[in-house]
Amino acid sequence: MTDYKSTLNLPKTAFPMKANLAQREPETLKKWQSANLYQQIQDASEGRDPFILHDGPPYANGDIHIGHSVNKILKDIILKSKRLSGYAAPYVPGWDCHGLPIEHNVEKKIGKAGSKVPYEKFRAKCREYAQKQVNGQREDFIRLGVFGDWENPYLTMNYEFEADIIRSLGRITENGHLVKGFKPVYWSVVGGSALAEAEVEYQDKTSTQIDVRFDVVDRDKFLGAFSADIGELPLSVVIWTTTPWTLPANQAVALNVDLPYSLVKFAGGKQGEEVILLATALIESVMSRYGVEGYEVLAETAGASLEGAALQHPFYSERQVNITMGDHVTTDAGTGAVHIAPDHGMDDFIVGQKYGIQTLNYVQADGTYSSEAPLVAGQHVYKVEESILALLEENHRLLAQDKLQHSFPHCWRTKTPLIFRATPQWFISMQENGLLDACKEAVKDVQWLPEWGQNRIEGMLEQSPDWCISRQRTWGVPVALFIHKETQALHPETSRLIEEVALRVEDKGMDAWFELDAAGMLGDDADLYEKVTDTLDVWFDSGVTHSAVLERGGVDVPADLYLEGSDQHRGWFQSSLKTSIAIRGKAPYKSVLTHGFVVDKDGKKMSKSIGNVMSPQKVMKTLGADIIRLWVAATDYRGEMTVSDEILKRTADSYRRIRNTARFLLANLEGFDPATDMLPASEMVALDRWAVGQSAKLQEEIQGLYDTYQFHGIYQKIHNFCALELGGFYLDVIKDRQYTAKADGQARRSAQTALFHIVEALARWIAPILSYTAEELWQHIPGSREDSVFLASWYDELTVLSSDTEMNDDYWATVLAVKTAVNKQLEVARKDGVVGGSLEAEVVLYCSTDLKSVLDQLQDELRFVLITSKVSVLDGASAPDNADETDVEGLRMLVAKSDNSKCERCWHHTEDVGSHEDHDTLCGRCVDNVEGDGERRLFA
RNA sequence: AUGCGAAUAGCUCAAUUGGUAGAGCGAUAAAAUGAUAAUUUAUUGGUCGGAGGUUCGAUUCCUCCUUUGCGAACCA
Repeated sequence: MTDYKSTLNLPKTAFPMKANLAQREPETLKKWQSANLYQQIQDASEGRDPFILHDGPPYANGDIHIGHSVNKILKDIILKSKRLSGYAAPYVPGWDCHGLPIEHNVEKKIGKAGSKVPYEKFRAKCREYAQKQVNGQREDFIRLGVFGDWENPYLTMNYEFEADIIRSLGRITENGHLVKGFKPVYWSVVGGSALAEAEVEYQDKTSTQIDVRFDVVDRDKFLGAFSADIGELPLSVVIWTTTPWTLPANQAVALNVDLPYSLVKFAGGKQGEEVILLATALIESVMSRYGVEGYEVLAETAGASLEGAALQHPFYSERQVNITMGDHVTTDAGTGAVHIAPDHGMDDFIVGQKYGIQTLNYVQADGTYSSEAPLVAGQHVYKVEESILALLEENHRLLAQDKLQHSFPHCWRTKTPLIFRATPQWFISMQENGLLDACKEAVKDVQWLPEWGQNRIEGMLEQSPDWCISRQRTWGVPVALFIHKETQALHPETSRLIEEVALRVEDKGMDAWFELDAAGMLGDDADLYEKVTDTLDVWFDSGVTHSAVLERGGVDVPADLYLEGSDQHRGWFQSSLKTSIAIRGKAPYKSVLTHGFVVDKDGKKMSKSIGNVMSPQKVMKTLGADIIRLWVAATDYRGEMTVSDEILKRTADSYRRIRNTARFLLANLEGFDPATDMLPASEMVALDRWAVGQSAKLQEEIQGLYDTYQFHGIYQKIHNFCALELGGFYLDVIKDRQYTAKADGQARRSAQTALFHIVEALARWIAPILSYTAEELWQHIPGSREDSVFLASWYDELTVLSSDTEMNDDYWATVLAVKTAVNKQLEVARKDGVVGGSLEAEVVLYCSTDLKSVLDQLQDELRFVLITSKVSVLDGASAPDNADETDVEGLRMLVAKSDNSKCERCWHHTEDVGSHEDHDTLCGRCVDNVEGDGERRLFA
């Protein structure tokens, strides 16, 4: 008895089914690193068209989270696909290294700069800390399989970079966009310093809320807006405030332009009847708050009609203030009239800017009023309340008074309530030299993906105030300017001085500025000028990477692509745009792509306190980086990106499908040498040509989807291809031929040729996404090839099946529909216990004339396509009554169990089993394959 | 006063100019045991976030609402 099983060509490969990515990926990574693969790729792509994706720098603090992973992986996918398409696509990663969070962490360790630690040492420690953070994050990015020049990233704290930041400031100054101005900032009166947003925390505070009358000065004009006659009754606009100490700085009263306002007559205080202005919507609540029961609404008008009316300041008799319009005025609380002190509120400041009202600067750094402030000079804002109330009482201006508990900003260090205080700051002006208009114009020529990105950034630009770029911090690039001690004007030779400073910073880092001896640089002028000691907003640092990285690296601006999370419309996209326009008058990018944020299974944002974060490090250690990469690719990143254990599990399932498909392709290429065994298309079995044609079509689609950054479509298509066209049809059909045909016969070589083409293509399709797996696969594909899949280009040996071909795509689509119908009937027969495996079955197909002519083309090979032992194609007219209907038009059929014996070797049930005397358990086909020339196939 | 988005089967995604929704995965059942912690087959999943409106007809257009993300604001 011969061991026929040994005569089969069963699948065999060293490519393991079990991915074991957590262990295998680091090994692959080591190979990449020791081969210096990224450098090899760059060397190989010299002279090709460049594609520049400019990296937005993550902040150098903390471990990377899943959002970082998404961003870097998307960038990596794009760049790897561009390289497959023949572009030179370098990737220079960067980090944002200055700023407050780093300062705070260092402060926690070694104490405050200037008091416990000298500034210079503090900055050195910050530098050290940032570098450590960079190193940690870098390791994880590399582990994710992201290719780039990790040895030479750009760091905003590199000396050269710091110098370029200063140069950028110089160019912006030169172009007339830098102005000095005031801005209200959070101010800690105890700490005596400005605070950044991050240093603010909200606590409950009990404030005194008061209602204050502002008498109307020009009564006739005011009343004209109402056409009301109130005789000689007192007339005032009433404001409500919780910060009485800001009243000395009051310079206006704001109404809402759209709200209706009414004149209300009632008997209020000791002075008897009076008339006040209130927002109509608030009359009831205000009157009840005042405890007034009888009142009369006299007339109504729109807020807009009162603009410009003059009012009397409640206790400065010499000061009149005007009614202004403020968007921030609402009917949520108060009276509908808001007192405006541009010194002490952002909204107030904006109103002030709009109406040309300057700040007064009454409150000093320590919280006391300056000598300029009448009546309250020398008092402290924390203790002035009683004096203010007394002044109001005295002038009969206090209408109501109460306590109010509310959430209020406090200094996170001293836990004391903060005030807003206008202080001198440096701004990049949106108006001074037409920056805003130029930005808005430039936005139109940028391609925003998705399109709504344009709306978004335009909306933000529309509301963007002058950009305050100065900070009173330690770990930041200095605003390296000299200003005149008296006039505060910039030194006339600022441009030259900036370049000199930049040269020194390039050499010694930013400390060069702080150590700089002005005399050495300014000569005789030294006494007249002082160094600015402010530092730059870190958004300025990262904003000028187009200069410090691209220009510096000899790369043309604009870059082809910026790609960041949607929050960067506010951040980096905007800071980069503004600085680039201010420097060179054009946008820094040709297109801007955004991705959403990662949320949990309920669509909620991830946060440590809720405990719903997904750690990329943990996923890499369990499922592997390729699973994260596949999840990123599979998710439509234009919206929120949902991740959960279930989703990752499903992703890992899909991964296995793709991997196993690849494995099966390889396993059937055992013994195939493309150099000698490949068949030309003309000699290939029709079905094999179809399989290659399908791949060719799919490849075109995939390339299109890579070009338009629609990776989730690629994932769907590749997965469906593996599961449907290949697993569910082609591979299932050719299994018989692969296993039972003669190893080097035409029938098998034809299929192997197809499999070889497909796996060559597949490895490239998945390479940008499943980088580790693609590389692993690459090493197992027969034939000579580049050392790495990442040194290859798209596979161009796939031949599309021409529609002129007799057995074209439409033809096989019909056959496939028939196969599906047959499968259904086989399943019925299986349920009925008629057959088990499909090879036990014989089917009779009763066809319409058209269908019959289609199926007849396959001749005897139709049974291989249907994976049954026998198929009879008969005229539909001859169908017996019991023939089953199918979903296919013109097809009825019958399934029967075969009466023939089963061939021991190929498992088909045929009449000729046992007809050969030496092989009494084999069919004729197998005999030919075992000891003859091997069968020849035409169609399947 | 808030600006820009998102919401389709348990999961990931589709749905061409408005014609009562499609894939794959999963789940369930079965087959085979020559892709075997794999494969094949069949079956099962949806008031297309909710309510109105326009229309002969709406997942698709309009309005409002709900939930949710990013940004802004957090308060006079």
